[in-house]
Amino acid sequence: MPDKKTFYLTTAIFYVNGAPHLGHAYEAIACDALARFKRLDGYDVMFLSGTDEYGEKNARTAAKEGIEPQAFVDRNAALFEEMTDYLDISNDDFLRTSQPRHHAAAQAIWQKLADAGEIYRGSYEGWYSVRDEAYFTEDELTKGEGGAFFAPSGAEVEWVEEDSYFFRLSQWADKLLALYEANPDFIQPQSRRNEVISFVKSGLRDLSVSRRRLKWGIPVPGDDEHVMYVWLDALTNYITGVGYPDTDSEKFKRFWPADFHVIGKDIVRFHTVYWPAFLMAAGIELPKHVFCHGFLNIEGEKMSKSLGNVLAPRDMIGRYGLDQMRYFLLREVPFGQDGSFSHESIVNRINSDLANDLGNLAQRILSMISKNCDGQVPSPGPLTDADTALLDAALAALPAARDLLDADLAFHNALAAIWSVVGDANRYVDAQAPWTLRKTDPDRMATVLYVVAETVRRLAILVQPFVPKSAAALLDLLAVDGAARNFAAIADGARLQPGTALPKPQGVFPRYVDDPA
RNA sequence: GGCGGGGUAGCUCAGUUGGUUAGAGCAGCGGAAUCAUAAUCCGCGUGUCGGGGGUUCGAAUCCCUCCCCCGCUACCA
Repeated sequence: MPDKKTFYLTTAIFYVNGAPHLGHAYEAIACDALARFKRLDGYDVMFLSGTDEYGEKNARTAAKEGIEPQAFVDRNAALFEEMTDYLDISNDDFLRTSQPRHHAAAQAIWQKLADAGEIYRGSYEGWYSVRDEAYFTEDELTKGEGGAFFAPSGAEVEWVEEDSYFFRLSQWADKLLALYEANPDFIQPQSRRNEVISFVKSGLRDLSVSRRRLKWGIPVPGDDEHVMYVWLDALTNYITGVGYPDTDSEKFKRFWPADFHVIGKDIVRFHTVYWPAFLMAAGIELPKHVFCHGFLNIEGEKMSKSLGNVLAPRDMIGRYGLDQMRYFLLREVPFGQDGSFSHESIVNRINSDLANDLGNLAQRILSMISKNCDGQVPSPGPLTDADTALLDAALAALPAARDLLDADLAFHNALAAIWSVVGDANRYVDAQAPWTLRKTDPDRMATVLYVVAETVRRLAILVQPFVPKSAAALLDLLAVDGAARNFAAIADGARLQPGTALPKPQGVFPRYVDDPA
């Protein structure tokens, strides 16, 4: 059995301090589309998602609610796991950092770092606010009467020293810069890469990697007084997911190093500085790419609790439909840039791209076949240049989309490439006017209908990663066998079989009509 | 302040070795067609390419300068 190419990608693990919102859904959906694309393209894919559950913030919020941290994260983690369900995310695993397997992995990497001399004991000093339970840097503080300093919250801060373990991050600056230099695509998009390089060039200080005041975390091996800094623990999830510390496991050997970590722009540093430094120090291979996506504005405003415009993914699915939402997010927003969500823009995409262009293309052609070809795939006669041109365009859309995704996860451009064929097909139908041929040249009509149906088949296969449910419905309408829906089935040679009985056509992409209310 | 990115049609943007009348999608206007989800197709833009100066036969594209916007500038995650 030939060994398949492998592909390992991860979402960031979601910090479960609250309920999932559109931003979480966005990341999960983008990764899901990529995972599906790679599977259809013949890769053995490992797709990991999960939750980040430790850290001071969760401990504090739990305390505020008067419940145990574990109960708090159990409740919220469930909301995220549910989200992968109703978003139909095809992750292969859902990892929670409070799981035993992850404790084992995090403690193992700590031990590895300690054994290598990369961790030492020292003390952390800084301005600490007891009320905020947080440290602040000098420039965050304001000076008050009598030389006292105050945190942004208004609480007075004091200079404290605390025992802490440190990671020798400062030793790794040159190695990191060499890494970015040798692998220009390690950090994508380029703008983030520039920021990181500039940050590392400005010099790195050793990193405090334990917390003594905090109980909610993974205990430091050999010192129960401390828990691990949440990011050292959290980042490790990416190798826990493939079986670390068992580096000889089938899974680890097969999937590590990861092909992509997909993350939000707010956690770039952790993934592009700390994480590779930890891995190098522990003697573990580095992931190939870290892709940083942007944030979404809502109706032109930042999404925030105080503005009350936080959108719940589940509500949005109910309103617009899952595939519609997936399509919008991937098509409208260049991946890597900030984008904006608005009711008007999603309705526009739903109606013009999905309903009018692709949905109506399928409907008009299937309807004609149903009425004029006994509901069977028609038999094509000799092909004209126009026929061949359309079929070839549908064929070429696959490598075009693949290249755009491989280069920099350009979902929006990949979809544009596919939709340009949808436009070609609609123009072809108008130019060929099969409704006229019906009276003048039925054989030619059959050929035209066949060519379009075959084009729709290819498009439907291509569009599966982005709008899985709708694509499946389209392929059902074309009576395409479940086993013949991967990208190999687009290759020349695979065709709709003339004479195949087709089900009664049904609309796949309904128009969105605003309630007159 | 320092470093980086950006300011192109109503909206979102494409346009890097400088060169034919600066492009696409959406929105808008007009027309055609009628197979189809009132969907589709065709046609229509005198845009100071942020302002000013310069280099050049020629600049959105190079240089200088000014204005504006955004990101990063470490231990909350």
